[in-house]
Amino acid sequence: MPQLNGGGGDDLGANDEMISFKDEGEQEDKISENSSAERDLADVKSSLVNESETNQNSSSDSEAERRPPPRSESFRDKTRESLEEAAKRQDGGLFKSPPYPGYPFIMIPDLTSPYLPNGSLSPTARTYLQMKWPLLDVQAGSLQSRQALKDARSPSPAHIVGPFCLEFPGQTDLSLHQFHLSNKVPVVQHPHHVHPLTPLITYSNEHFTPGNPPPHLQADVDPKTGIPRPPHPSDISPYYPLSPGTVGQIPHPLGWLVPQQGQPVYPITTGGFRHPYPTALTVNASMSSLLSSRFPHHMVPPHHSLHTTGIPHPAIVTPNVKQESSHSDIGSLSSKHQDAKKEEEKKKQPHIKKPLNAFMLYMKEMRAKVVAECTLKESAAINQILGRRWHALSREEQAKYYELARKERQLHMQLYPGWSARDNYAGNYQGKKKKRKREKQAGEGNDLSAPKKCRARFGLDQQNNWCGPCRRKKKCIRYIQGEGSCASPPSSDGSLLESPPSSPSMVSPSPSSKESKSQTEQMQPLSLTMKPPPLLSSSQHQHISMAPPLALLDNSRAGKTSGSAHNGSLDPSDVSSSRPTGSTSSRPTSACHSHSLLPSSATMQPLSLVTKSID
DNA sequence: GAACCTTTGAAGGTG
DNA sequence: CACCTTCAAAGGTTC
Repeated sequence: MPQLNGGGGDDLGANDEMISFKDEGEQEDKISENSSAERDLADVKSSLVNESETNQNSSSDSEAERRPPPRSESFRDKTRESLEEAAKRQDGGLFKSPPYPGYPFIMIPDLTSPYLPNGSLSPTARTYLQMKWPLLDVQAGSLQSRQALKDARSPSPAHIVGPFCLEFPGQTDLSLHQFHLSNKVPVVQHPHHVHPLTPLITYSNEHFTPGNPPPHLQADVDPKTGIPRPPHPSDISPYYPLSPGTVGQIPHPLGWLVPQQGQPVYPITTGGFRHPYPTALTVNASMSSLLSSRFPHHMVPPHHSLHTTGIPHPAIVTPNVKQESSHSDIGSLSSKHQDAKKEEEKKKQPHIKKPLNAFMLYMKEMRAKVVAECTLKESAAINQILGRRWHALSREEQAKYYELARKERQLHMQLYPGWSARDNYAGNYQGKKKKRKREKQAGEGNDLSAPKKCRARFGLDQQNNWCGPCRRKKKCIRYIQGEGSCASPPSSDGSLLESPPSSPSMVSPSPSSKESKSQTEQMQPLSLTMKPPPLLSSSQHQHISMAPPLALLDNSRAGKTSGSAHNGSLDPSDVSSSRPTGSTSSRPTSACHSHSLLPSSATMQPLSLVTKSID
């Protein structure tokens, strides 16, 4: 697979992760659903990257073990209630496995496209533009495509060449129709979702429908430039500058779009700005040199942040500067003023945003869907949902995003060689103010006695007891569990339950029992700390603390596993069964936020806490 | 109107 | 090396 020499930062995975992945990969076929379910999610996630990098020639053995749809989860706060209501109204589709009709494809929903007049499509209609899988490089594209077609099971989207997907209203699951029809008009009837990957495909459609663009697209004209524009959701922004060479066309987000019909894939912009996504990230030497020669500096002139259509590129944010347009003060420019202006302009250097990570990509594409399904608007709440759903994603699905994120980083690296995340730190660029430091949550700072991480808890010599993330130097999920507890932190709970974290450690009796205790102890106080006190009225607090989670937890545990830590420590044998139905067994942990989305959660309804109310 | 909230992941800095 | 901090998206909420 094409790899950029790219800084070591893009592996997305440490060696250990890779190893773990390899191990998993080798055994995956043999692993029963049970065992697969007990994998450490974090390990799995980290391995996804490797998988995505290596799976091109491996079969998607995981299809067989595709996880059951994410279980519903509950929420502590109003979010939960909202979700519950939404779920009631909407058949709980939200918590079904997110449809990825286009996994292999990248489909561009144009429903939200500003380019499309409302009348262009029926309200429910969406247009997805086909695109090739990122991993395909131009040269290999055709070959791989053909080959991929042979191997429908290949995890690599390569097998999808020019498909368009249809999704029919009412469909909420994978019952999407995929057609391997090249160069067909990518029209998708989409109920209400924004298709995944949406954000990633906003770059160009030139490859999508060469010579056969959807009629309705043709009619779309940029009001400003008068140039016909492709369907392109403005909100789905490309993260990198658009190429004038593709005026009216949205360049593909990632370089993997394969040029069709001999079209140059990523023309260099006339303004000297590099095309957002160099070919397939394979970025051959010529391209690299070309790019680097054209963009020696990591910062791009402000004007580059604008698409020729006048659409600002999201990745390059020109610091405010209320267009005090230069000409406005042209006459009054003294040398002194000019100096000042110079500095100003220096400061005005466009803000190059960080490339989105896998989760961000996922969020971006799924947010709309969640919003639609849950009728929630509050991002914080939505993000919580998305966080859990993220954990509930299957390996394949997550792998997709990890891969995309990796590509994003690679591309970003190439586009802005000198860029550093540090550049975006508060105060490093104009218009960015230092964030107020988040206050420590109640109990968080006080609880010095309780080790919050596996490392501290078990020590180096008991790493086998660590949770996966800790082993990978990531955020300790146990700590989170303890913290969120309320019932099990919605965040941890859901995720953990759905994809049990470090199973070994969690399953391990001694630590788990010990831990469960500590968690229980921490539970009460911590359960309320997820949100700053101000957000909860005293009554709400009470309500929350009164939440039966513990009782439920105990009950459920009594029936199930007595010793296992409530969080992800599902009994291996449990896991598989508990996924779908096991929700009941594992649910307890999420008692607090369990909601009506699950049939079994009826009893937990009382737990649904708080809504806006009171305040 | 800026910051916060909330999520995960990546990256950089610090000791 | 371990840990911490910041930022990325997003939009309602809070200050």
